[in-house]
Amino acid sequence: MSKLDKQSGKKPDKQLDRKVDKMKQDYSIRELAKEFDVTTRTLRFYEEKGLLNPSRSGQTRVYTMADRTRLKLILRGKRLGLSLDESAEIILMYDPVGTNSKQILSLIDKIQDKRLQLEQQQKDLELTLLDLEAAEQRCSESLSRIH
Amino acid sequence: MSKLDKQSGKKPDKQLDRKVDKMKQDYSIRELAKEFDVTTRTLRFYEEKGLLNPSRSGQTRVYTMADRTRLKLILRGKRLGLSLDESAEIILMYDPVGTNSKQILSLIDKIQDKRLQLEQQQKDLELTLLDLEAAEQRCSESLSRIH
DNA sequence: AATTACGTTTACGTTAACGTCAACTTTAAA
DNA sequence: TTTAAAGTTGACGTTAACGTAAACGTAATT
Repeated sequence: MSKLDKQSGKKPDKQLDRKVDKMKQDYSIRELAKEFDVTTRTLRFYEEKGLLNPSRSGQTRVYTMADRTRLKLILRGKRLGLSLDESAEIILMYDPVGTNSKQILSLIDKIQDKRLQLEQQQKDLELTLLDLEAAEQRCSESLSRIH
Repeated sequence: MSKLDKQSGKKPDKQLDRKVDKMKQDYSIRELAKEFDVTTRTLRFYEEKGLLNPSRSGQTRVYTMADRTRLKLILRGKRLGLSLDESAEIILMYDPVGTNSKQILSLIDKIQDKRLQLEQQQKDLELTLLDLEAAEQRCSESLSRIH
């Protein structure tokens, strides 16, 4: 029996289970933490910062698919070296917050800025990879000379 | 008159100026800071951490071309989201520190690790760029609908 | 002689992103 | 019913990467 069942009740409800298992809907804080290899403290912290906002069942947090997705984006951002605020900004870019054309235009500007920054990162990445390849090459040559 | 001239003396020394301007050799802390848009505090901090080690003229720091290069690499690392320690590690990978094959093999391992990490970053970068492009697209469509 | 410009060291302050208790509640199991 | 497991909210601690300020030296300019 899955943890989800544990949460929603003891005996699985056949009525609801019929076609609704198309995708896991809700997650406990532990589940999510485990899946993404972060601590629960981290998840609470992200919530405190407004990056996640799970609903509550009593006072217990219940994470939805949307939260999971945002968490994924945050962690992706981290791997890129972005700060939480930067990731938050980017996530906001993904869904249309502004409704009037002035806001949309400003959003487009911000998107362009980020793109430029990320493209610079791409260049830096490639340079670094090239350097590493060269270093590896030299190592190999050293080895063959030793042998 | 360049700052270099200021440093070496008031009147440019014809003797030394003859062919020695093939490349700027030394930099004051201000020059380097200005060129890379960091503060002098930052340069001293990097030195404290062992990332740079300028020679001294009296107690005044004199940065060489080697320092400049390392600084460049450090800042490149920063743009990738690397910590100073990580950048330091990478820089160490660039020149052969170990002489025996065991050390070299371990270095190769570390290089591979970094490469894997950076390649993961590349993937994340591309995904993020794709997301941003899509977001930009949606913005444009919103605009055209408004118009 | 006094100011200005650049350099130095020492040391405390700051922000981000959590870690690490502590003290407590609620639910599930033995 | 006691215990164990997972949840909660504070609140203080920690590390990295500098910022900022104090107190001082030196050298050139006014």
